[in-house]
Amino acid sequence: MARVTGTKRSILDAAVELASLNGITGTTMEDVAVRAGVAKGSVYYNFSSKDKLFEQLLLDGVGTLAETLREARGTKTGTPALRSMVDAILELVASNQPMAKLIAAEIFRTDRSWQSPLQLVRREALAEFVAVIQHAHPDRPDAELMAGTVFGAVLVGGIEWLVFSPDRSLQEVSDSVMFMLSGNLTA
Amino acid sequence: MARVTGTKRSILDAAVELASLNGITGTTMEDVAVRAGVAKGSVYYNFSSKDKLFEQLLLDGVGTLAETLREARGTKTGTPALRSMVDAILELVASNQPMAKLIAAEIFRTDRSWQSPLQLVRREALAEFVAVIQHAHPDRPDAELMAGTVFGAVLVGGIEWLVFSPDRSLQEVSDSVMFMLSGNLTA
DNA sequence: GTCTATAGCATGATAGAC
DNA sequence: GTCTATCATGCTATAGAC
Repeated sequence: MARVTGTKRSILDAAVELASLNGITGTTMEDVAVRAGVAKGSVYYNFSSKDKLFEQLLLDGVGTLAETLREARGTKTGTPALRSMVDAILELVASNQPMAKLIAAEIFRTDRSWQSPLQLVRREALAEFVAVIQHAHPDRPDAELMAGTVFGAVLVGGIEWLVFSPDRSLQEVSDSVMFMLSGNLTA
Repeated sequence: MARVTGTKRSILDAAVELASLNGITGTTMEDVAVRAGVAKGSVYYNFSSKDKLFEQLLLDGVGTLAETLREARGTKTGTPALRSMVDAILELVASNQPMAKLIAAEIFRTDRSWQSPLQLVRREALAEFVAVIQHAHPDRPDAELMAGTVFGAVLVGGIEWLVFSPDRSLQEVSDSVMFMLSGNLTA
């Protein structure tokens, strides 16, 4: 995943920010061009179509997520692995809030042209959670479902944090999530 | 919330289904009209604008959610309350999957014209979770954040269920979620 | 209350100069 | 590789007949 720079980078950055606010369909190529400080023609020179632009954007975002989770887990297992992964997601959400919102909004859209590649990478990210859960419960058939649930909790929690109570620290939020995942909710 | 019927109902139904697939901006008033079996003019007769149409749609959806959670909790507390609310959300997601997807996609959009009323109802729904959590932990300042996290877990889990493993029963999914919320994940 | 027809505008995409 | 100018399309919304 060679790091993108220059004009391509400005365009991608402008695109996430706008799309996290107005949605992909609500973001025009003209908007993107203006925000990136280039002409519309240049956007089309760098990305052959609007679909291609956002496909690359989402694939990069979810790819980074998968990679980050893999690193965060490392060789850990159990609660330490979980905590490390929760922290990693929260850091990612905090450092790229627009991307987090975009992913949250697009991950369940099933009819987009870029859905198949996106779901592939999504599965890759979830696999890290599945590994941790299955290490503790080798016989449960619902590890994948629970992985999705945990991921949803952290993602929504993270966005919730930044949108509605950005004054809290990452540590506080991480503690809250782990507190919940530790069965203390109604104890 | 007087039950809407007739043409208005057909239009609303068509609108959720289309918007859950293509997003709100990706859904045209013409599409809605065709799917509802009426003319575009009739759509505008019943809803003054596209914004108003989707505002009502989302408010109804989240309103139903809040009401359902209130009923599900009743006078229960602790784990029984939680389980009852989890089941209620899953039932709602299952019975109205398009609405669930739409809510998941729109709930974090911060610049929509209908955002303020929507966030109000959202808070109302979360308040039910907050009540349960605060009953067990009166002194925790992060009850609201955890409520958001739990809600995110159930919502994402529910959609995940219907999109990727619709063969499972509601009971199975509910068990998975409660299993996770009970701290068994890495035990 | 529902229809058809159309105004008026914004958008995705391309062509061609520099 | 980036620009300006433009085309063709499709969109929201309205007017007016029935």
